[in-house]
Amino acid sequence: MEPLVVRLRDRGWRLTAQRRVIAEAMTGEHVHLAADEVYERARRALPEVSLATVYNTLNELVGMGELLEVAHPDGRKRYDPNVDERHHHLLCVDCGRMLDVHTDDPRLPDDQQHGFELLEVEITFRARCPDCARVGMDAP
Amino acid sequence: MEPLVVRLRDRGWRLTAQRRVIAEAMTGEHVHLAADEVYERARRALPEVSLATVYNTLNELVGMGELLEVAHPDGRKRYDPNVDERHHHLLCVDCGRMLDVHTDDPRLPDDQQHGFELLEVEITFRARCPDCARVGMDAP
DNA sequence: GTCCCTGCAAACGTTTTGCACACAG
DNA sequence: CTGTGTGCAAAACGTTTGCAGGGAC
Repeated sequence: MEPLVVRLRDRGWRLTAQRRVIAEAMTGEHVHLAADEVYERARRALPEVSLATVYNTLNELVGMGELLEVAHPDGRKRYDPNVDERHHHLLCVDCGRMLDVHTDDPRLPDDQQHGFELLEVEITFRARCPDCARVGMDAP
Repeated sequence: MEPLVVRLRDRGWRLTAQRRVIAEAMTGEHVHLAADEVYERARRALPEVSLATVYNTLNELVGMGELLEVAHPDGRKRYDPNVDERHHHLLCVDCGRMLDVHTDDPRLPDDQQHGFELLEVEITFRARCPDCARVGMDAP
């Protein structure tokens, strides 16, 4: 697939330096940054970006379907650039690290549908990552 | 199972009028209230409750394992009193209504575990409820 | 009587917004 | 040149906290 910045230009998106560094911060797999982390990254590439512009741009990208908003237990919204392939999330409940994972969707039994029209399934595997498991080894 | 208020008293919980009306608001299946909705309900039964007490009490109940915190796309934390049986959620993406549903947990393939120790699975079925489907029938 | 709980208001962290200026097209 | 994007600061929002007074036990 084309890189994000290319797709955006092709859509007639006004491409400013700020938007470019924000889009570039949101590239890769297993990327689930909160707004302030995007701000930090963008700022490293272009110190005069403002946090407001980061928020405006992230919301725009979500609206365009180029970014997924994912809920995170720390209360901050996270943004996931992996919109190509359906995937789910593996979350470390200790450090909050989040990875993209792929698995078959579960089926909701007919008698549980309550007349709803199903659209999609969102799964979060709550787990403990190797680093956090290692730390917990002091108390038996 | 014993009613919530009884379990709390048995635990030596100091049972005030405020705590009682808050606990009573958090009773039933398919209950996923946000803090301000709990406040509203509690206030109807006892007008002099404060929002701070609602937050304090909800946090305490979550800490005691008597309430589950669930993420909701509207950004507000929701509280779910159904802690007895493992369940998942059916969410209407239009109106935000949330129901408890029961289904088999999906398995995460071994090659997707990234060395994490799995703890539990959280599923949200995103859907459209009958009421919202009916409203959408004007545009073809 | 003691200690914990309560209400109030202020503080907090995150996200949104109003406005004048700047710059991509 | 024009219209849209930007930065700043202030506001909005949900949630948490410090403190003095009050009520459960």
